[in-house]
This record gives sequence, structure tokens and C-alpha cells, in this order.
Amino acid sequence: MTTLTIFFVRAIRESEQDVPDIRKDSADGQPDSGGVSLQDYLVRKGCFLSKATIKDVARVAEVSLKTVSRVINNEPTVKEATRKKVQAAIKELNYQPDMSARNLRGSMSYAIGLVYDNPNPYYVVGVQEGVLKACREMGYSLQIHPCDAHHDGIVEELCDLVRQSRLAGLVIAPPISENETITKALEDRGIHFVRIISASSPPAGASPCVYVNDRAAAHSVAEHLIAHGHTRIAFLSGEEEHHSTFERREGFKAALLEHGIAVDDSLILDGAYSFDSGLQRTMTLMDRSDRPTAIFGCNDEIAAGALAAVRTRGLTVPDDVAIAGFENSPFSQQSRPPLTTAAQSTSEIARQAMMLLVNEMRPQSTDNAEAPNYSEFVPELLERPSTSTRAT
Amino acid sequence: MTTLTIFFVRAIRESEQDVPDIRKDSADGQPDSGGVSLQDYLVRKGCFLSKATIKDVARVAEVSLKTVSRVINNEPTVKEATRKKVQAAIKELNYQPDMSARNLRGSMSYAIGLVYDNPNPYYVVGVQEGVLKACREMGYSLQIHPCDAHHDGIVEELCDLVRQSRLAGLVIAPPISENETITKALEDRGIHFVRIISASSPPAGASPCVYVNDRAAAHSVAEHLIAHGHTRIAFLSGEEEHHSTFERREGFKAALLEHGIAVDDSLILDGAYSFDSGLQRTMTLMDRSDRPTAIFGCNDEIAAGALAAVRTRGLTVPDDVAIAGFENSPFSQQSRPPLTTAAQSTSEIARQAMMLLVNEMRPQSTDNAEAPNYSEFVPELLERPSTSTRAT
DNA sequence: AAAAAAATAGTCAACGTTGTCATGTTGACT
DNA sequence: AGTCAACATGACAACGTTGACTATTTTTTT
Repeated sequence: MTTLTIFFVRAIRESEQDVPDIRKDSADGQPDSGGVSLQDYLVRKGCFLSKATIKDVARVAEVSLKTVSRVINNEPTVKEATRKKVQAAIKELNYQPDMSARNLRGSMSYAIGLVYDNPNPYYVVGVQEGVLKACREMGYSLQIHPCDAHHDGIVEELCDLVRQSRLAGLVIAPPISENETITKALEDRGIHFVRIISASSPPAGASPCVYVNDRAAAHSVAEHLIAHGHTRIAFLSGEEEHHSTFERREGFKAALLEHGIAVDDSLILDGAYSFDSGLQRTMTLMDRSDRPTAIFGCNDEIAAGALAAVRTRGLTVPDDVAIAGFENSPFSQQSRPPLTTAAQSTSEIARQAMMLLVNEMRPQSTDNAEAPNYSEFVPELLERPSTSTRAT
Repeated sequence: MTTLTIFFVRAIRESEQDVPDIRKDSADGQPDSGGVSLQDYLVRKGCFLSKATIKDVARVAEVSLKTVSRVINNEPTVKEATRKKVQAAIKELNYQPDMSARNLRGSMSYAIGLVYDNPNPYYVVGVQEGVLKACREMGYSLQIHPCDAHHDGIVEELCDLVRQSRLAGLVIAPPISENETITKALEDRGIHFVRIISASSPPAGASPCVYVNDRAAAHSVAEHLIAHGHTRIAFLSGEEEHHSTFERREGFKAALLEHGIAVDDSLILDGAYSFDSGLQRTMTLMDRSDRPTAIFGCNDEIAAGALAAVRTRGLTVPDDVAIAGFENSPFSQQSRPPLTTAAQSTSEIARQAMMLLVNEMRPQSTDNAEAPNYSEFVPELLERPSTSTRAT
């Protein structure tokens, strides 16, 4: 089968001169319909995998290679009539520019990388989806690059990646995006990138950035708990490496203070973004005589762990202890009772990040060269049964 | 910063002739140490993003371009001494072949695509990890392609993908890999691909395949339940579109029959691979007067839903009802009690798939051209508390 | 020792695209 | 009419690599 196809491809290549004649015949001799198009010709030859090249388009549109290139790249100096003709040819041949050739030739490349070291598959898949969607819209290809944030040679690793795959830029997800040593080094090396981070205000720095205002969202969650009458609320942290841990905790503390509740440091525990962490910490908490009446998990997995621990201790949620999480992962939807949480559309965030990156890399290609190079997202509170009773 | 870098890159390019002289000086005038290598030269110039090309390597190794190419591609007709010299130069310059140029030039390409439409992020991330690892080992780059299996133009979409990105082949995950209309069409078009599917024996067909023997694994799970004294066991199916649903159900039924237990069709329910599906079906089951004593969920999400339903009805697991899942996802580890399940190393499966694909695409490059073009994985039973009591 | 065979190494063009520069074409203004 | 912009198009080289072919060296055979 393969051999056959390759044979056909060769056949086409070799008879290249003949093709325009066929084309001419149909164009001159008779009206459009019923004519033999180049596309028909290729298809009839069984040439499934042959790609129409810019050359084919040029021949069909009867212009030069360069003019086709101009149309493809939306350069302004093309007469409208010519543009139309070329676009028609592109459509007829189902022409798509060859990424390898584009990337090879130009000072510019149409490939970007997505860098992450995130243990949460839901997050990763969401980010991938958003970036990929934006890539397709803008004609980019995507190279995913899961990696180890703690690997010493991470900066060199990323540089090699950019060089080997000729990447135009990187989208960097937390927690790597929040490591200033890394981002500074990349900046020094002149690598374009956009960061997705957790922050409560636009970050300083030249590189574009999408920041998720976890602080504001955590503030809302905390106020929600307070509104339900809770004053002894525990906070279960994730890894400190994730800036979101810090932001969420700050938002939590700010809400307490604003409502005149003293922050009890013994109720603010460190930990990790995992079920087990939530489980262990909560076991300890439940064994205290002055146990809290509510628990705020830094994410849903922690909260799910907390829920399991509370149950294990024979207590009920939300009557004995209210629980809130963060992220709106399936863990929060599928636990019993479902968990109050805060939602962020990961894919939308990632899409926006990609937009900012392109705007940074090619200021001319987009109209809004003067748009800010950052963008804010504020996760929204989702009230669910895990915090429902205890009305104020 | 960027402008600066580009300037330096230009500077290097323009002074190309000078570089070998510097090199020569250090090579001739004095012993190796203390000499000025080309690499040093580039780095001192601030030329972070400049790539060493095959040309640079050739100059340093004092051989022709083609010879370097031969070394890179492990062609046999290179004298050992020459090979050593070239490899040293490659190392010195930290040379890495340019993917774009390779893919552009050759009849062969070093890019493959990963095609999936799987709602389970854990599965997706696992497959990505495995394929990516194999890609790195073998010098391939990976293009991920999440897509909609029910989209009418899916075959054309995949062809366009292969053409536009010059992919050498595809790794196709379930359920798309189990759709014969699609795989047949791809075969007809001469596209190389490997499938990851659920099956109980090597599938017919020319294309390579990794099959996961869900039937055998489900058989084990069912026997485990039977061994714990259960005879009324319900089976909650996933989507029929996923062949794994069929296989797991067949394994389940076979185990019952082998142990002289009649298959009660009213205990075999259809459904979907979701928490909600498990929840709803189990609600119905629990309301029956002749409710089952055990439930086998076609995956862990279903089983987690079943667990929630059983609880909602005021029954306990495993004393009133035992529950088993499949897949060893976090849902099974983090539920209370943790769920008995069956595990498959998704990333190992994906890695193996990639290996088979390469073997198919380049029979010459690997030694084992005659190795079978399929491979079996049998998930292993993991006993956990959700099925623990009721000893036989 | 010469001839043939095998091994190693090199030359050149080509992959599909875009940047640079040159050329042609239009219309507006002396 | 003749000059000059401004616009529109084209010719050609180059990106980094490899396939086909050729040239050289080494080994084997006669």
C-alpha cells in the first residue's frame, strides 16, 4: 500500500509539466463545470498523501510563488483581484502551508511549546485544550513539554527544546511559571514566553502574563463560610512552591480580618495538593478539643481528603464540619456531599495566554499591538451542599 | 533583548569564514586544553539561540556534510575513526539535528501524531507520557491531536493532520482506535498507524496494535468477587462505543459461568463511563427487593458512583454490598473504602505502541524487523477494602 | 602486480517556504 | 507627453537536511 502511494506521488512529480495543460484546457476550452481541475487530477491518480504546494497554487492561479506567499501571509501589497484568484486556487487545491518549510525558512516560526510540571491531569488537559484551540485558530503547531520543575538543568532543557524544535515561544504553566529563577533565565536568553500564574495584581516584568486572582476567589469562599456562621475555620495549604497556595491563604486571612475574626495560626496548616495531605491534616484537626467548624481546602483533592477524614471520625458534613475546596474538579462534584468550590475555566485561561504570546511575538500581525500584555481571571464561587446549613 | 540576540546571530553568520580559523589555531598551535572552541566562541558572542548546524559540525570534524549526516543516521558505511571524530564534534557543539529540515527534506519524517478522544484526563496524560518518552528516545517529535470521534469528517481531518505536519505515523487511542470504519479508511490511504485497543487476542489486520486484555483482567476481578462468596453480582457497563465495555463484560460473564453461576441479565446494565451513570444505575439496583450483593463497575468512576449510591441508601460497603472498579484511577484510591480494581500502566502501554509504530515505519532501523507487530497487556487485580470481608 | 570489488567519503540538487532585491505597471503631477 | 512616485509582481537565494550519484581509498582476488 505504502509503496503504491509513493509510486503515485512520484508519478505526479514527474509529470508536473503536464498538469498546467490539463488545467488550461478546462479553463479555456469550456466553462468551469465539467472541467478537469488539478485537484481532480491528483485524486484520480490515487495520490492521497500528496500535498499541494505553493507551487501548485501558483500554477493554478497563474501567478508567481511569491505572490501566493504574500496572500498566505496577508501582506498588504497584493491587488484585490489577484488575492481573490489565489484564494480560489488555495481552496480548490485544499492547500495548507507546510509547517516544516515555514519554520525552516523564516526568521519566524509557527510552532510554540507548552511547558508544565503539574500533577493534576484535569488541569493539564484543560490547558492543552485551550492552547491547542488558539494554535489552530492562528495557524500554529503545538509541542507539549511535560517536565520536572526541580531538574537542575531545566533552563538548558527548555533552551534546547526551543532550539531543536525552532519554537517561536513558550506557554508556561504553574508552578514553573512562578519560579523567577527560571523565567529570568529564559528572558535573558531572549526566549519569548507567556506565563500563567497565580497573583492578585498584574505582575511586573516585560513578559506577558495571565494571572488568576486566587486571592480574590479565596476571599469569596471564606466570606461564604463566614456568612454561614463559621468563625473557627481551618485552612489546609498546598505546596508552597505553587503560588496559588500563598494567594489563596492570603485571601482567606484577609476575609477573616475584614469580618473581625482573629487569624488562628494553629488552624492554618501546611501540606500538599493531594487527597492524602487533606486526609492526614484533617485527622489531626478533628482530634483537637477545639476543632474547627469549617475547613477550607486549598484545592478539591485536599478537601476531598478532609471530607474522608471527617467521616472517619464519625462526624457529618456539613452539620458538624463544613468543607470548601477550590478548582471545581470532579472530586468536588462527585464527593458526597458535593463540595463548595471556586471555578476557573482552565482552557479559557490557556487560550488567552496563547493570544498574549502571539501578540508579543508578532506585534504587527494583530491589530491590537498596544493592548496590555497581561490578563486577569477571577475564579467564581460555586455553592454546593458541603457548606449549606448553618444559616447565619 | 531580542533585537540584541538577533544581531548577534547575524554577526555569527556573517563571520562564518573566520570561525574555522580560530578553531584551526587552537587545534594546531597548542594542545586541546586552553584552546578556543567554536562553542566557546558562540557563547562568548552572546549567541544563545544560534543553533549549531550540520555544517558547523562538519567544519569542526573536518569532514563533509554528508559524512556527518551518515553518523547522525547511524549509517554503516563510516569508518570508526571518522565516526568518533564526528561524534566528538557533535558533542562539543551540542549539536541537535533540526526537525524542520529533516522532515522537510526526507521521504521520511521524524514526527508522529497522537490521536485520542478520551474523556478521562488520567488516561490521556498517561498515554501522552508514554508516547513522549518513546519519542524522545527515538528522536521523534510528537503532535497531540485530541478530536471528536463522532465528527463526520474525522478521516479527512486526520489525513490533513498527517499531511500538514508531515507525520510519519499516528498512535491512535480508544475509542477511535476501535472504530473500524476509521482505521480501514486510514489504511486505504496508506497512513501508518498503531492502535491501542481492548481485545482478548491479537487482532487481524496489517497494522500494528497493542491490545489490553480487559477480558482476562475482568475475569480475575469477577473471580475475586466470587471467591468472596458473591453470587448475585451486578455489572455496570460503560459506553458500548468503547470496546473495553464489551471485553470486561464478557470476562465477567465467563467467570460466572465457569463457577456455575447463571448470568442474570437483569443485573447487567448499560451506562456510561461516569460517576453519574454508576450512581443512577446503582440507585435503581438498591431499590430492588432482590438486590445484588456485589457490584462490578466497568471503571472506577462508575464504581465510585455506585459507592455513593449505596451509601445514600444507608447501606455499607463492603458489608452490605461489595464494589469493584477498573483502571486504578485516583477515584478508586481516594474513595472510602478504597476500591478493589485492576491496574494497567497506561504509559507503558503507550510506550510499547510507539515502539511498534516505529518498527512498522522503519523496519530497517530496528534490529527486530521480524518481531510481531502486536503486543499484549493484562491489567492486574488490586485487592482493596471495598471487597474485603465475606470470606468464603 | 594488476584488476576487480568493497569500503568509505564527497558533490550536488532538492524538499517548500520566505526575505531581498529587481522589475513592471499604474496613475498623478509637472 | 514625460517624469516620478507608489503600488504590484516576479526572480532568485537561502534555511538545514538527506537521496542519488560520483570519486576516492582500501581491500581482496586473480
